[in-house]
Amino acid sequence: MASEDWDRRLHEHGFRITPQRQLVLEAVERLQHGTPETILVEVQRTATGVNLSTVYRTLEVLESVGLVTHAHIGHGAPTYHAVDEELHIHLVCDRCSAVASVPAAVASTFVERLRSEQGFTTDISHMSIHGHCAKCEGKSGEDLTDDEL
Amino acid sequence: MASEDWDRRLHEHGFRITPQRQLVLEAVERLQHGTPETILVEVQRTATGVNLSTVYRTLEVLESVGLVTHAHIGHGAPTYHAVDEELHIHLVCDRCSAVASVPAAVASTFVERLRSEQGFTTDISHMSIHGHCAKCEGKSGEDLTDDEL
DNA sequence: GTATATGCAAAGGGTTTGCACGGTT
DNA sequence: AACCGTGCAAACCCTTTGCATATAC
Repeated sequence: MASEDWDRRLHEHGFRITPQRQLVLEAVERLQHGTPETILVEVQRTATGVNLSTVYRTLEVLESVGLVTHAHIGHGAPTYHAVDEELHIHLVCDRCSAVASVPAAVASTFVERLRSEQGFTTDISHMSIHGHCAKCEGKSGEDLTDDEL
Repeated sequence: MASEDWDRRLHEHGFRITPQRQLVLEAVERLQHGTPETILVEVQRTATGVNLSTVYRTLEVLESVGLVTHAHIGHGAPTYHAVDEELHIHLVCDRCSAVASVPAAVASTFVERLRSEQGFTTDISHMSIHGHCAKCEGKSGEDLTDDEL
């Protein structure tokens, strides 16, 4: 999505153009992986008055018009991405909490299989795979140092 | 896991055998897909005094000894499964909220690829794939009737 | 008898909502 | 001018925690 498109995109869907919507979108693009809370902080570097509930409502709007997506990579808040980032999936290590972003291509045959065998259309940007990263494989479950999902 | 194993399993890990732990495990086995809340209700059919916080603590214990697992199939509470159920993954429709359980085998080549290419060991029982089911494919995003993830 | 587990109630994180005001169209 | 969007505060859902009591060992 070209950066000049964002306002047109909102407009076409009957939404108004506001500073908050622009700031939230820019914050998501800058952060690459942002939770509502971190997005708020980023937005507030420019406009201190913006409210958390506005961030939530704005993200919902931006997602509905296809400017951002989100994925759940942990127990807590979802992570938002701008749609013009490279499409990727998240590999989440439940031992050390490391999150690896890998190109969506590694899932393409799987996604195709779900379509042909199950009639299911996968939302790739939403995909988070849990397990253990190479570093943690072999460690016992006792050495958990972090929040599990 | 044979049903006579559950208490041995707890015991081996230094946990005590309590009615609550037995009831919660049995509830999970009966429900097949249960949230903490629905598990509580199921448990309370037998023992009304059991508390929600006990269910949470018990699920944590049962999961740590490998008797149950959980997956996140929606925005809200996680879903728990007994480990002796057939291993499956969840396909979650973000339009109509339908959840399909499909054999883990459909993901086996994908999982193998993550292992060989990324050194990542997937927790298959935890895998939830979001997208659109066959019925909803083609519908616009406007006909949402339910809670999105 | 002693350490662990439970029940209860309060607190906590994340998210949503009602309402009045302010800004975009 | 009309309506949509925002800020604020309260409410909400889900989960965790502190503490006193009860129970498994």
